[in-house]
Amino acid sequence: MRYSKYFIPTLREVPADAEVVSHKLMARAGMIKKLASGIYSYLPLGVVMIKKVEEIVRQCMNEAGAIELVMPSVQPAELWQESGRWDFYGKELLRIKDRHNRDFCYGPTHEEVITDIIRSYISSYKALPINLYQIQTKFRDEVRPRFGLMRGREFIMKDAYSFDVDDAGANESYKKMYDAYCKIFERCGLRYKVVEADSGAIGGSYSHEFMVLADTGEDFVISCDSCDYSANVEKAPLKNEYKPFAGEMKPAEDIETPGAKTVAEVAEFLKVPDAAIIKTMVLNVDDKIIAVCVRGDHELNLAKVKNYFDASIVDFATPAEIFDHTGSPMGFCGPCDIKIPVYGDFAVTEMGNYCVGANSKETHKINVNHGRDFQFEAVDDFRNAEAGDNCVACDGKYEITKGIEVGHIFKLGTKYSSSMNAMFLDNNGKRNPFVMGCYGIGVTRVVSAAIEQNHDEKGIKWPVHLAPFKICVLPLAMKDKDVVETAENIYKNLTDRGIEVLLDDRDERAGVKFNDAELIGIPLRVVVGKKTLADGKVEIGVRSTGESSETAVDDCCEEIVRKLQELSA
RNA sequence: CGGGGUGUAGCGCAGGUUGGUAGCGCACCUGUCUUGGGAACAGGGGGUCGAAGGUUCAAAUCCUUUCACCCCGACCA
Repeated sequence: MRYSKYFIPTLREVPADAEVVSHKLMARAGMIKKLASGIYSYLPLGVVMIKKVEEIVRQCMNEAGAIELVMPSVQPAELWQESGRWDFYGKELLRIKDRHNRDFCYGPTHEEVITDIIRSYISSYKALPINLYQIQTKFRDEVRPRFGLMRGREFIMKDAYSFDVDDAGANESYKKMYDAYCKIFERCGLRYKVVEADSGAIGGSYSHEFMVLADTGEDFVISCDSCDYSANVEKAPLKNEYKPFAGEMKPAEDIETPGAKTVAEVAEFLKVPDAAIIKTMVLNVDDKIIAVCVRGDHELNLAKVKNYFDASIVDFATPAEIFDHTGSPMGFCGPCDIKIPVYGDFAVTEMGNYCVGANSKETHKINVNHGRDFQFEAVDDFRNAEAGDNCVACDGKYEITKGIEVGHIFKLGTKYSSSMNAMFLDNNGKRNPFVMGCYGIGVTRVVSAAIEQNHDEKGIKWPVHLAPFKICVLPLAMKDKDVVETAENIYKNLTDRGIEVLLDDRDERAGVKFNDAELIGIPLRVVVGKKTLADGKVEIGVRSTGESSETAVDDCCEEIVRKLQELSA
């Protein structure tokens, strides 16, 4: 490709709204342009990047026996009503109406559509298993889009769906995808980690997330320091290793705490550590109001609560609901003398003589003890794991790191096939629902993640397999015939070998060409300048290491190919 | 949705408090010169000051409303 005939509008300055490196660099490298919050145009270089990732994804998916198709981005409401998700999938689902006032949505995911396709055509166990995938633009009306392509509202995703005759088959399909995903992310040159995850809104029995480790990640990954257990904080279970409180119970008393509402304020006021306080959270669990108590310095985990109650929707109760059910203003709730059931996190069992809200304004109770002053309905694992907590799998301790979720695989079971009546006949002639799995990769997010992991102050450093161009040829003096001719020859030679080369044939100064090449992140650079050319040499530079060396013009193409192979290995 | 902030040339920003000629850097166009790390000089083009309404002789500036975008808390590839 000739730079002068291409379109890479690089920016010298960072757009004011870019926050993270990948977003800044993508904007500066002329890959994307924002149209609206969370909605971006992919400029030519951005498209090439997306295609690079897609190419790797396709190859590995096909190898794993999955078959590509494409489903519509706009879907009728009926299908979603059938699966029951029209009402459950909240505001993220972009609902639209057509001219006949019929309800549609812009697809955030495609379980309904694929299930509809499969049930229409497959009615025998003989056609199973089957795994279909697509690479499609999706839309999720995120509450807060941010970080460029990392969390866009419109984004490109590869989603695959497997259908099996039974659980064992589904497990096998799942394993295949697991392995394919590892291959994909390895080939993308990413440092990643596979973690156990909560299955969230998609539903299903178990799932894994593929996390790219990076400081800008929005997810917290728990991993053990001595075994290889790791999980999302949402999921990471904790052991019940707390012994009941055995100390002497002091008499409880109410104490005025003017102005102190949060745990930190109360702790400061009473001069006790956060861990000597119990915070009581009032929750709405499928329209039932309950209270959950966790230690003051711990964080409540709503996903765990949701799973414990096998609920569809769990949310914090509104101030009005709190007042109606406890008589308490928000911030002063406590477990004593309230009508709703009170649950506790494991960690509270060993606490005694602690402080809780007194269910009235500006008042807390101290020296409270469960068993005497109130009863827990049940005690279970309701909090987020933290660094230093004990591993569930061994004697090690948890560590916590940040990650970007680039892939997520779910074993769905029969959730969708049952609700949508997608059945096949088994070898006994009996009707069974398909056992399903679904598997997503955020293609556009992979591009972001790759940049987060591979950059320096000058710009992007693409891993070779992702690089939009493997080599750039920079003639430094466009008015010098020898320089231009030599560069053209090298360009032609390499292009003829099927290598993606960018020839910077713009009449720009050396500095401009160097800076753009480094910003765009091309792995190898060939510099053709007057001085070195006088000695019959050109300079070959490696972006990732910053090394460079001079080579005779006649040998340079061989040398470049050799270096390229070295980088690809 | 709650809290905070920003909208002025393609990009980055000043100006606003004290109303009175719309400014700077980069980019762009023309020319001279230069050419291994974002050159220099000279000349030039480009603006409904986010939008609507109001106050005023006069509004980028003051008032009201509204929209968009960004950041901090509940979602997900």
